[in-house]
Amino acid sequence: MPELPEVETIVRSLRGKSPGDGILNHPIYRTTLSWEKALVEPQPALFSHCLLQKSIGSLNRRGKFLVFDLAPWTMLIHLRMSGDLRYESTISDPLQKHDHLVIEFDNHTRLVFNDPRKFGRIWLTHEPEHVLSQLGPEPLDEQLTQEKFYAMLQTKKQRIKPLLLNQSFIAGLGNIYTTEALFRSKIHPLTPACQLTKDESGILLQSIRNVLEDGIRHNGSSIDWAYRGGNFQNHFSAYGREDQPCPACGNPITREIIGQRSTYLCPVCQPQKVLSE
DNA sequence: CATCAACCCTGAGAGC
DNA sequence: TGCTCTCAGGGTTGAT
Repeated sequence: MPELPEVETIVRSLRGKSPGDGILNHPIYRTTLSWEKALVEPQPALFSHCLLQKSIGSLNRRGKFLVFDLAPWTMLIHLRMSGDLRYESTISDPLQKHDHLVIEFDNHTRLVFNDPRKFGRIWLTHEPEHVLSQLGPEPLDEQLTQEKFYAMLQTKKQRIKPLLLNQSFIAGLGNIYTTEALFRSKIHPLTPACQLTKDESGILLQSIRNVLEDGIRHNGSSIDWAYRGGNFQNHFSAYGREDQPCPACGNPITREIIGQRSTYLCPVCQPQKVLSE
């Protein structure tokens, strides 16, 4: 389930190690879309035509979106749960199950979008901001200061964990990294956001950044069959560790459903605050 | 505004 | 072995 570190890892890998090595700056020779529901816009019939002879000038990440500059177009891809992208140096190998989009370049390489659960989505638009402007700030952006983050939390009565998963509040966090950041912060996932103190909110922002940077350093997490690049899954403290000992205190990690999502926590390290008078 | 349930999907794993 | 059932989860939508 690609979150910010996994998407960042994919972006860096697709760009290539050196110029000419990756997907950048090769004219598109042919595009094949075999699962049309993945395409949000434009109409499928227009998609291939729009991309013909265009080149990917740059590839960046915004939240969990991949942003391909294909002037005058921008292609956005969101991998959702099980999407993956791979760049192949041949166009003759047989395609794999669940390959839904193939972009072939004129140097006989190809970019392939694979997505078993078919939740991933693709946009090709002149106005990427219509989609991207819905996103909250980038957690790793230094412009997001501790003061700003504290002020953002102060305006929300929501429980902190579902709030952090809301991409319009902050962009790029999913269930894994939210769970890990709250564990490192020793904050209970049900804490109302506006009840976090300034100190706690500072610790939380720093924990979010640390866990994302750790994830990127390990090339992301390989969970289930989606995205098999990294090994950060071997470094989880709480996520997926129900009944296993908390790495900090040794008490068992528990699991509960919060906002329809599995949440793992250490009830000793992350106690629920009791309101006192 | 906050919360929740359903939905979109497939494959893995459990149970039989 | 092979069948059926349940579950996971990001984001959207609609209901409460």
